Amino acid sequence: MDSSWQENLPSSRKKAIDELLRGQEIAAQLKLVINKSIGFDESMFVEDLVKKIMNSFSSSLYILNGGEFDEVASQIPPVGSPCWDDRKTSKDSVESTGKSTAELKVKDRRGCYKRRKSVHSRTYDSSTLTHDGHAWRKYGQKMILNAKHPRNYFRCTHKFDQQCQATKQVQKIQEEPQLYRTTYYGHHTCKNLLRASQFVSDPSDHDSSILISFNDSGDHQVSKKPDNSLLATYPTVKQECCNREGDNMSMPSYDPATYYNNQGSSSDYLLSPADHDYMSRFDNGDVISGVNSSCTASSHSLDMDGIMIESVDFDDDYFHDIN
DNA sequence: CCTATTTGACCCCA
DNA sequence: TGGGGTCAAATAGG
Repeated sequence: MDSSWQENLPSSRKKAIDELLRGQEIAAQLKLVINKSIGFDESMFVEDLVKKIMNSFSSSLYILNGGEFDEVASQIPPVGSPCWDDRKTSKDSVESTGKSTAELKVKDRRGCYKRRKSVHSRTYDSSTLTHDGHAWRKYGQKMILNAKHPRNYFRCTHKFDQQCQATKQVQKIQEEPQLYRTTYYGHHTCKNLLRASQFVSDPSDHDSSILISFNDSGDHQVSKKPDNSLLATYPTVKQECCNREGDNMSMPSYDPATYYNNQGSSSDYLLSPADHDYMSRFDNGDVISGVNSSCTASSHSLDMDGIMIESVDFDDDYFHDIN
């Protein structure tokens, strides 16, 4: 399904994407070169420019890719389906009967979930991980055949308390420039709206180009090798404003779920881009802005899905095979 | 203590 | 039959 996303693209669009990717890569290289050859002051300026360029590429790619969301269906077991609601019950019953062996519990899981089959899914790629405005909780990670990087599985934090069935998968699909593919399944049914005021990125965050940018300029990735970092699986949103630093060893882990715990904030997010036709809103032009632009989501916040992008990276090389 | 993450095992389906 | 999606025990972290 999502592996064929490019094949399904009109050739002209595919070419455009290729060109953009190329431009993006070249810009990243240029940045490296410039950084080495100029002083600090100029460096800041140049970096800003490069960042803008990268953001332009990223935004364009996002739009192109986003407009091509897979309509491949997928499905999560219906809420309330016997499997899923009964899981705990069955487990409890097992324990109550005194047969709480792991084996028995495991056996009890048989047939307890349906593989998603044909429900709506939306896939898009971006050069950085994006925070889509929802609280996600990671529930799995897996090495995929013929893929260099593991795939990470997330479900909505409100899966249980609000029966929200939204899930997403994130996988790094390319390096240099880094590219992540995020696939959303299902829709959020949880009440998880974010107030516009909270939809502003930390201005001090030097390189977290935020918002509609899909690229954090890749500066960190390019200049540092994250491979050995002891990173969490995912950079965390919660730390985004203070933790994101050159020393990526303390790379935040992207875990919107943490956001959730951050009090009150769980519901402080906008809906996921996957939920609405947010692309059309780009036409307004006021959403996309330069580097570090604050989100002007005020005018969109309620109906626009969280399009806050942050410069979070996650290093999956840290992951080890789990199969 | 509670919640999130990790990760090996389980299970569905192509 | 095996790849991929999910579960859930163990572990980590606040």
